[in-house]
Amino acid sequence: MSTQPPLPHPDTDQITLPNVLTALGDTTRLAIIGHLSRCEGIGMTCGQFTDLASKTSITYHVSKLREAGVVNVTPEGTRRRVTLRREDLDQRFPGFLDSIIASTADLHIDGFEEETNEPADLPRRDP
Amino acid sequence: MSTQPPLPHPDTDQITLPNVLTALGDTTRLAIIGHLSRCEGIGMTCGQFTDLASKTSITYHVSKLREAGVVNVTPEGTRRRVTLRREDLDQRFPGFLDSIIASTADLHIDGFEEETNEPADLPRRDP
DNA sequence: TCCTTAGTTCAATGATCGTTGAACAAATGA
DNA sequence: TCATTTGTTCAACGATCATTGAACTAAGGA
Repeated sequence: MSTQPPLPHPDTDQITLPNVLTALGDTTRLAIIGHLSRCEGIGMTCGQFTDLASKTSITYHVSKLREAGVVNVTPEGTRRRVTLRREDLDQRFPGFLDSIIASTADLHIDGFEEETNEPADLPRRDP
Repeated sequence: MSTQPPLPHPDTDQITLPNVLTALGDTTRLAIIGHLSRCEGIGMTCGQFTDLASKTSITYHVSKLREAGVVNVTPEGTRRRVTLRREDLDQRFPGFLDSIIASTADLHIDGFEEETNEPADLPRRDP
């Protein structure tokens, strides 16, 4: 069950508004956030975003989101668990994430059909 | 007092979240919004942003903001009155603008010193 | 009329973006 | 052990970005 080396994430106070806005100013990444907002606390794997773009593209976009401090990425086995950095974002930019998510709800990204809301077949977090 | 040809602005319902986020994902443009938020209803001229960047750059950035639907730009004589599209943004993305402005308040942009809060020497709007 | 103010246009530049496919690595499972 | 699953790295590509300076336009004021 080896814990893998963590990926680099900015500290909470390193998260800047321009970086976050730039990270979210992309349809694919906004769609990722939309997906994630429906799985808060659980997270999703990169593989679950492949309806949005190619594997390589997803790696790229998830990195952008991680580097901007929007998501947390944790290696688990061969997968990466991606979660929203909800608390950090709320602390830094109160109300911001909620307003984004609300406005994202109806955003239709082509290629993504509102489908099975299965919480993923990732092992549930041991809390 | 010739009214000049208006510049192209997106309709309210043409304003999209990715476009707005992209427009705001830049330090200079975020600073412009910060300035504007302290003059809501009055607006500012491009010339009042020249502490942030060169004249040419300002033209470029203000265009970006206008095309994304973030600001309104109205020719008045030789100047351009730039105002936040507050109502449109609030309608499309409730809470969003306020959260941005709140988080922008403390953003220090180098070159901009918190200075004279003079409402500009632009003629006051005739309401 | 001529000058000044305010802002735009243009071409050029280097930088960053988002995508692709091929090759790779690492953990898992049979 | 060997194959599969999951995701990363890399080089390459065209596209867009943000900035510059020089030349320009349009409106006002002396």
